[in-house]
Amino acid sequence: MEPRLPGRLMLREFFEASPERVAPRLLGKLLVHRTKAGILAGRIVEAEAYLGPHNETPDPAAHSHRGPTPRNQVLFGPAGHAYVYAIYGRYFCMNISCEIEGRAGCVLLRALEPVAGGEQMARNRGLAPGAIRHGGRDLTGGPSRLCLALGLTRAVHNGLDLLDPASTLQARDDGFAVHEVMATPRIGIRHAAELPLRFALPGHPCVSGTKSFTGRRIFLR
DNA sequence: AGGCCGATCCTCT
DNA sequence: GAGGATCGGCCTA
Repeated sequence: MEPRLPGRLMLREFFEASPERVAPRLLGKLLVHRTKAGILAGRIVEAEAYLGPHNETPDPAAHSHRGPTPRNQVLFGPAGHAYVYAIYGRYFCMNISCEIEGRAGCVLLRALEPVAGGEQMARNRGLAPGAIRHGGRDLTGGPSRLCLALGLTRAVHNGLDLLDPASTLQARDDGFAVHEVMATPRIGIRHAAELPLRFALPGHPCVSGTKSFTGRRIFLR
């Protein structure tokens, strides 16, 4: 029997908007991966917006900044698809495409809180099964850590539709309510480093880089 | 707790 | 041929 997935599948319209608008509203939603080893799911607690070249505000930190290339073509396709890319030769990062087809833009997932499959996530991270400490920070706190924990790779997952009920990787909503979000500069970039396009749940243990957590509080309605 | 550094390879110019 | 949307280990306090 198919085990039931947590929450409800999200709607594509949610992602057919500016990443700046999507990213804060994505906090609290679920990323769910169906694997042979069971369901691996995490709640999104930190995300960054990367703006497409059509945008009024130039975003030279975005992979889509110079237009379509073989690597970034998913970003110019329809909303709600996974953009997974390799970084520093060893790791992957996971994004969700935004905007309508023909316009680029995405949200980088920077941290999850483990919701299902924590023991398997620990195995995927090379940690002892009982080593789920700090609310899961060691498992899924960081853009490449969460890819390792959920077993996400470019070869398998790049381009997957996260809003297809048949997909093994889905964006879902279990009704978890988020009212308050922090906005700060993005992490680890050289260009456009001052734009406040990083969003996180204030004080959440899985959020990376808690040190430089100077930013504005945003209230969602 | 915070800073520095090496690993490692793909992508684009 | 340069430069990453990173991580973990090792160093100093």
